[in-house]
Amino acid sequence: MRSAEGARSSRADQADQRRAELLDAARRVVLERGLASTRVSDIAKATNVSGGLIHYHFATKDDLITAMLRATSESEVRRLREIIAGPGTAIQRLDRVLRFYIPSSRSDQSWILWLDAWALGVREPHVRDILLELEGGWIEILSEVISQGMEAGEFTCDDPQGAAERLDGMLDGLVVRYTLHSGAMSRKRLLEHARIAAAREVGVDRSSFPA
Amino acid sequence: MRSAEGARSSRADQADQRRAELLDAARRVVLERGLASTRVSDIAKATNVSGGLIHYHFATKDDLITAMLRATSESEVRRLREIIAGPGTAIQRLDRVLRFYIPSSRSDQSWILWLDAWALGVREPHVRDILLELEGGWIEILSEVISQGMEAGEFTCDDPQGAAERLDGMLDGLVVRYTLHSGAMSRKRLLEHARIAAAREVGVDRSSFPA
DNA sequence: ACGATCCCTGACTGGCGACCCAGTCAAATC
DNA sequence: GATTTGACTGGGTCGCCAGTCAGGGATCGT
Repeated sequence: MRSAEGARSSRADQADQRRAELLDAARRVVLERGLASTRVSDIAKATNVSGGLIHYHFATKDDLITAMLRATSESEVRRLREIIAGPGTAIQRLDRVLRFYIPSSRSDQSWILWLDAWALGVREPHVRDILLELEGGWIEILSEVISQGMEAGEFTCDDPQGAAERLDGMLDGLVVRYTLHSGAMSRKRLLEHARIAAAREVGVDRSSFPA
Repeated sequence: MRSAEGARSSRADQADQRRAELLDAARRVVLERGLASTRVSDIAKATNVSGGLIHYHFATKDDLITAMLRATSESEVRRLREIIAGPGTAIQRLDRVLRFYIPSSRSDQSWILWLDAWALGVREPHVRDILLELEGGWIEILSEVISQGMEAGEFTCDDPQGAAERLDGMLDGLVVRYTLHSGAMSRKRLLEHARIAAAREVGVDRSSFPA
């Protein structure tokens, strides 16, 4: 209660903050080294903390990894919702979603995390659930934007849900290709593919997208 | 030369056969247990062979895994080429390719292998090269079928290569979803998506596909 | 026949990494 | 100011697994 600096962190806050810090470090380390060769001690080192502390806050390594994936997925969906809540015509919002999907540059390696997570999710139901929610989120958002465009008279589409599933799938697959073999597909071409397919799905011309 | 049973295996043949056997067992074990929790001794057990033998034929575990992925990829591309060399109209051949892409049933888990391989390929250039060839093969075949259809007057498409890339990407992404969350997408729906998108890409009606 | 070569065995090892635990110190509570 | 609680340290343990190695039996060339 009567701590020196008013609302400054109580012990519970301190623990929460430390946990968040560990999740953050875990994400960075996994992105850099890959899930397979990430050790608990690497994450400890990246946080300047003893190895034992990790197991004080998280019972097992799996717990830590799972929590990190969940946090990352949730933050991604949150940012996505902000995007479609933003201003502009439906096609502008759709284009923003597409661009958020696609790595912003060669150095944006955040997709690597999901490649690792897919492989892990095959065996780990908890991870699979997180992935299901993440993908479900993307599809839902795409479907929402399409429906909004239809109401506004901008789009024509007889199956927004199906269109969203196809678009989401195509983006997943193309991003894998882009992430793995950046030489085989430029970001520009990737975005062009996305716009062509999206334009077809919602019944507008490809040139309707902003430059 | 003068062996007891005519063309019965010489030592070199025996070694080749054993290597192939090990590659086969490796694929089965990795599919079943996942790359991360596959040990060399598991593969030995699955072949009824001592642990040491693996390292007689393959210097390291990585060598074995890489060779297995390469063999699997090559056999996949080979079967694919047979498919498009087969009889029928272009749309029939295209449909056969789509159906070959999609797991034939819930129990067909062969895609799991490529999920593991994608994650591995991020770190291992050799694996990445194999994946590049495999995906390149798929795109090439799709592009070929489309071009054949155009020559035959069945299809209209102003960018067969681009169309093939989009289709390949969509199938990759949708199959991931199907493999990971089979409850969220039935095989039927997956095939329907593939046909809808393919029909659009080649300028025919969706109903042109065989029942 | 006989050494050379090859395929194969299975016990062994060396390192590594997740997890444990005894103890420290500071903040919170009384 | 005494006691309890909670965050944290760092050394230790224990199991696991890729890769090694000495040897053995079969098959080859000569």
